[in-house]
Amino acid sequence: MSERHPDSAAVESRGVQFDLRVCVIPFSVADSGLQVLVRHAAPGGARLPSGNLELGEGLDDCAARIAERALTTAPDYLEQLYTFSVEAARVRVIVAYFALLSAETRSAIERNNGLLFRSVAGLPELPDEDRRMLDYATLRLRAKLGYSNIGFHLLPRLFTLSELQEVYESVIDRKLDKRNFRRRILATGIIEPVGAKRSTNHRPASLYRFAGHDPAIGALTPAAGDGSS
Amino acid sequence: MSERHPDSAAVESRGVQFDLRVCVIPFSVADSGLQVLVRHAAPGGARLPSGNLELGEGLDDCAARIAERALTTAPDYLEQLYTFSVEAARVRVIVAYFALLSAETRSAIERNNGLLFRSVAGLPELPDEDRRMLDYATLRLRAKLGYSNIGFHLLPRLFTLSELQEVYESVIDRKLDKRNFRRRILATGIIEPVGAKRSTNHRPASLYRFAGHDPAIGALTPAAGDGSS
DNA sequence: TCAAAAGTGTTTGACTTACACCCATGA
DNA sequence: TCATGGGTGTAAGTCAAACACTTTTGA
Repeated sequence: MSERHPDSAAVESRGVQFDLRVCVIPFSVADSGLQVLVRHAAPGGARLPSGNLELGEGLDDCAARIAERALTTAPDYLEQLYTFSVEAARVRVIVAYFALLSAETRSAIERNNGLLFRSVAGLPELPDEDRRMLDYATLRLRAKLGYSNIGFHLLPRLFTLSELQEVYESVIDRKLDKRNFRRRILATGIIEPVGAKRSTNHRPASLYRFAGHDPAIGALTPAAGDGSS
Repeated sequence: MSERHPDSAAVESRGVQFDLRVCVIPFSVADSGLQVLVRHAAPGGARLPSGNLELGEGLDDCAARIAERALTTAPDYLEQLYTFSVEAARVRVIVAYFALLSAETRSAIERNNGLLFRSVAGLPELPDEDRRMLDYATLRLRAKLGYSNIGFHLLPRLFTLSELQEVYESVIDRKLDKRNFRRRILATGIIEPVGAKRSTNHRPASLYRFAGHDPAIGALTPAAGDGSS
């Protein structure tokens, strides 16, 4: 796992050499399930988008910049995941973030350029460290869906209850009971009907939107709004 | 918040200068509640223990080394918390860990040397960034007690149900119903009676021990046992 | 009128909470 | 015998899971 990255930064600290990188794992949901965007690097295979910290930039800013560069647009949600280290001749420290993309953002990305989302399940060869980060991110995303509302960032601004349910089912990879799901979601008051209906060739579904931001999200990330990462 | 740390590492990456440090937040519980160990640095006030990554060492190893140096002994539990960055002239990146100390470890530390634990509530002046890390660690520790078993690492190897309950109450800072607490804990099967009783000047309490390690802990930390951080 | 997805209630078991008294021991 | 903390059960309420049919629309 350690030919050097083309653009990784050589860093020296009191004679200790290491690389510090920030890596972003961009998730999106499509019909077939949970997907990830990977960069196709020069020769052998795909890599997750990553880059180096620049002057005067915090980690969050850096992750946002990397995400935007890789996706051509800003992600809908970005959160620090974990900091990994890889012990090699030169120690690599990688601060990983995961990004969520709404259906709209996702299709904008696909239109802008040929970037490809791959299903998390059947992903091709990935370097060991990228694979480890991806596996962990997937695990955490699934868990997080249970106790927070980040799931909404994977949908368009207006969505039907069935679409919401499909997202949940994709991420946790399990079928849910429709009635129980609707009851539970509505009981939390986290979404609100927007009046309109989506017209289809069957019975039209009510559209909803995400009602305000979830306080629980902030609580799981340090010191909201203090200019730091 | 940024006169330079005496021992922080100057690091240069493609002309970008930053410091990378690892910081450990050591928690323990005493009669008065949740406590933290801080180092009394030279002039103005206390700091959390921290240090630099050394050659050939992963982040977890580094945190373990820093913890052991600061505590004079290994902590009972150590987990990565978050990676902070502070935007100053020289960007500081700080990978924070929290450490849990059992009552035994704690008193060994107090005997070995004069290190002082301070109550989390009435803590004196602390640099802004240390304060932020401490606040976040406390928040996460409280939350984590709800869905994992790390609470056991704050107790001696053998403990009574009342002692366990006191730890929970200290950490979450709220009284619990004795009968419900006991029922719930015993129902999980996570502790087992060890037969013996603790003799006191009142009715002796049964002693318990933590029964095997909690699978839920591993699930919240990446890739268990693969030699990486 | 058919196909396709939207929408809707009830029952059951499990879990959570609130609550008060007797027990065993050493001093 | 007293003071101190250890130990116990029950009833009420809340929450989660299982389960199947009717409705609305466009084609």
